[in-house]
Amino acid sequence: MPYSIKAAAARCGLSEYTLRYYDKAGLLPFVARDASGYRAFTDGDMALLHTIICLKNTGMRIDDIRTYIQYVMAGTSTVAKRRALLQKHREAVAAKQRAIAENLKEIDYKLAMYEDPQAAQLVARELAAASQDKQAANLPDAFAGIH
Amino acid sequence: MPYSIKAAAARCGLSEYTLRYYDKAGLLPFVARDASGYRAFTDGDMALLHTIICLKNTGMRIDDIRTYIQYVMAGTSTVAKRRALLQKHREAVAAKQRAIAENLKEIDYKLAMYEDPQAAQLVARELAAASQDKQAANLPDAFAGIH
DNA sequence: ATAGACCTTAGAGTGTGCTCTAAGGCAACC
DNA sequence: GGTTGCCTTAGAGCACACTCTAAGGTCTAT
Repeated sequence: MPYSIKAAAARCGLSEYTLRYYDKAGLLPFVARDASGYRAFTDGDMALLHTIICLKNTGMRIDDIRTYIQYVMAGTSTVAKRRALLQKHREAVAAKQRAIAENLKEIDYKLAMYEDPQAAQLVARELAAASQDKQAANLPDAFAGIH
Repeated sequence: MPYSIKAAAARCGLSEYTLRYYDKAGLLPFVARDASGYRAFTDGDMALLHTIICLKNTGMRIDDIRTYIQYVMAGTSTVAKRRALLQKHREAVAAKQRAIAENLKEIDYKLAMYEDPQAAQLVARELAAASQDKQAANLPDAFAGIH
């Protein structure tokens, strides 16, 4: 029933190296060893690992994930702490989401310019403006001669 | 009119170190030097820097940003290449956005559990299930004795 | 002309998260 | 009992993006 490290890695999409690294970093204190000293991942372990990966994928640091796991291992008395940690992280992720949405708008604006049938002219105009900027400031013009 | 590295750093939110690092990495070939060899950032330079930061903030690597800047410096003939590069990046950012949205749903699910008035009981049930998992597999139970 | 605040460079150091190597133990099959 | 394939550990190495230090040049004001 339990999974070897190879099987667990295949199931969660991480490398065996990464799983061992996570274990060493204190993220997997719940993973048991069999009689030979091999790691044995149960389905419950895979569920917790899934949560770890979710936190990692949203940019939480290994150190903070370890803190969360330590709360989990300490039982129900840490529910308030887990809630606070997750609430803080949730807000950070939401902020990141908003920032990405804003940046995506800008990328789309640039893309629209490059997709315009008159793209070359629009770009040439940008170039000319940048070139004038340099000359107005009596600076060497890195854009001179580009067309 | 042009900005010193200190002023440019203050305006774009990067450190002076980072700006010098970007210059060394080939991201700022358009920034001119004044008579004393000091970098002089024009408004046009700040606009390009803004684009660089936008790409960086959405996870583009320095190497790929340099490629984009090289296209810009090569003039209008590279419009198709710029479009292709930005289109590919746009799709990567959109994918990341979708992934974050999915992960956020999971965090919210966990949070809802911790915010439930019966949170302690729900958590205790998870704990019991994980514990049983271990015992069913004849493994040492890291959850034993936790309440 | 000297102090102080600014700028320059090359190159070393840091932090994070892996990623891999070396040396060796365990288990199953021929 | 040897080969194969899995597992273990400690620790080295790597990639990336900074971040800082050291040594020194420039500008402005007193």
